[in-house]
Amino acid sequence: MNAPRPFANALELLRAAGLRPTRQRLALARLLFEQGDRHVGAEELHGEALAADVPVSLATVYNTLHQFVGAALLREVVVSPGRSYFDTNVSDHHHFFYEDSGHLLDIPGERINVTNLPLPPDGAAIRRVDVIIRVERPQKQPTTRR
Amino acid sequence: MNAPRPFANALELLRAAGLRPTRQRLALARLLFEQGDRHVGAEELHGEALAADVPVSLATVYNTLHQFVGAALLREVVVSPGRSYFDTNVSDHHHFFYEDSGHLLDIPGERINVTNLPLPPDGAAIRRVDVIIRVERPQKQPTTRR
DNA sequence: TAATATATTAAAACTATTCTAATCTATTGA
DNA sequence: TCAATAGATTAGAATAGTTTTAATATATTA
Repeated sequence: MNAPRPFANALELLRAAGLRPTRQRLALARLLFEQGDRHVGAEELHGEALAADVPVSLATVYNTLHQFVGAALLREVVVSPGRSYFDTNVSDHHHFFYEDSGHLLDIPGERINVTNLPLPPDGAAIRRVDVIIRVERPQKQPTTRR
Repeated sequence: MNAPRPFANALELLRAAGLRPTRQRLALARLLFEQGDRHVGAEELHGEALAADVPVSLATVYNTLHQFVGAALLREVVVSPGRSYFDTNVSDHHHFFYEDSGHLLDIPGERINVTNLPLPPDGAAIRRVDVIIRVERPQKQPTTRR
């Protein structure tokens, strides 16, 4: 009764998502899902794959990440124009974003209440509610400035 | 007693922000602030300026937008990697984002409650809380599919 | 008005991402 | 088991949005 993640291994996970278990997808799935919750960028993941001797192109990394998002295995978190993270935690939660370091930190869904949401006009359906709390670490004052 | 915006004109606004009132900045300020709340992209604003016969480069548009953000005259809203809007409404509020059309819609701050915010670790200071509700307009079903 | 500080510019550079068309691989069914 | 085929991967080019650079122009100051 102690299954920390729904899939014992990458193979099953891909099967369940209806994705062919190719060498590349298997390797990427392992990198993503076999070490707890992660926030990774595409380039970063590509680097990890190469470092692990998995020959994979950046294009495939992007393809795979988007397929995983489509299969709800990942969530994409956009923090700035030209920077997005893929979050392996797909449960209800939100984020602190450290503007100086570019780091993301999870906030469990229960730790925030977003209530009284208005309904979107035009009969649109809510796909997701993103709360990003942008924070700034206090600057280490250079002893004297000026 | 009816001042819908804090500054009667672009000149005062720039002065108050400590920015030299150049031809370009004046023109951009007018485009931005003299027609109610707006969500504009940089390219879009650039296009408007050229259409209004204000010769200004895209680089200056970016510079100016960022200066305005720095002066709290604008807020930047990031919706996807490679897309950000500049919002002339700097009061407390949030957004619906229509994923299909790429449109933003304001939600007044009073219409949402975000409560019980945890404090950021590391003594970091909260700069801003962004709530983006991603919505999708119901697809017009093609009469029969398949 | 001259000197100086600040802005603007075109163009190149950069970053993140997507596309393209050729090649390769997993799956299927004989 | 193997050939056929649908789907995946690839290098490289292309694109989009944004930033940088170094030269020129403009606003401010004295």
